[in-house]
Amino acid sequence: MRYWLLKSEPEAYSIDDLKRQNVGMWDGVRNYAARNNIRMMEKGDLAFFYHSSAAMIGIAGIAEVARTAYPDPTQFQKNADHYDPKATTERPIWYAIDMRFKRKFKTLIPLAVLKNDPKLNTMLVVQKGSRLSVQEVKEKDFTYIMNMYAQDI
DNA sequence: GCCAACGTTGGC
DNA sequence: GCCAACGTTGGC
Repeated sequence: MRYWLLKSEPEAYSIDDLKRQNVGMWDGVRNYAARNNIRMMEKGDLAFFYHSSAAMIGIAGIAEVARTAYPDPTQFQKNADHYDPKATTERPIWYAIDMRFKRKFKTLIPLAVLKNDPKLNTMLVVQKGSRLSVQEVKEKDFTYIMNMYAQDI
């Protein structure tokens, strides 16, 4: 079992949206490194749901992989933002997964808090310039964050 | 295969 | 809104 961090701009898709849907499609990933991570994700893996480019930036809650990677339908949709003319149904390029809502923190764990914790200084998300939208989280970091910052929230 | 130019991400 | 960092594109 692996742990992940999934970035989303809450204006586009927030943890409240996932909570409402219970199971939501995680689509629109158009970066090869992120895609490769998506294809490694297994059912039951847990992920931090991270809100980026918002008033409150940080980990908003937890989601669980409900369905492993399948071709992202938005790559074939001509009028969609994420349309990719190079992709065909025979040779898809991009993949989506389904995530199930697990938990929303009462207050998100701010990025600044993660950055200020020396124990977390190897996490990808705290590195300057780190843009990867689907990233693996070490089990020790996931557990530590849950114990340290997510007990009473 | 190199690398400059360009577009995008995302924190601040 | 700014801009640093990064990924991608395309000329050579």
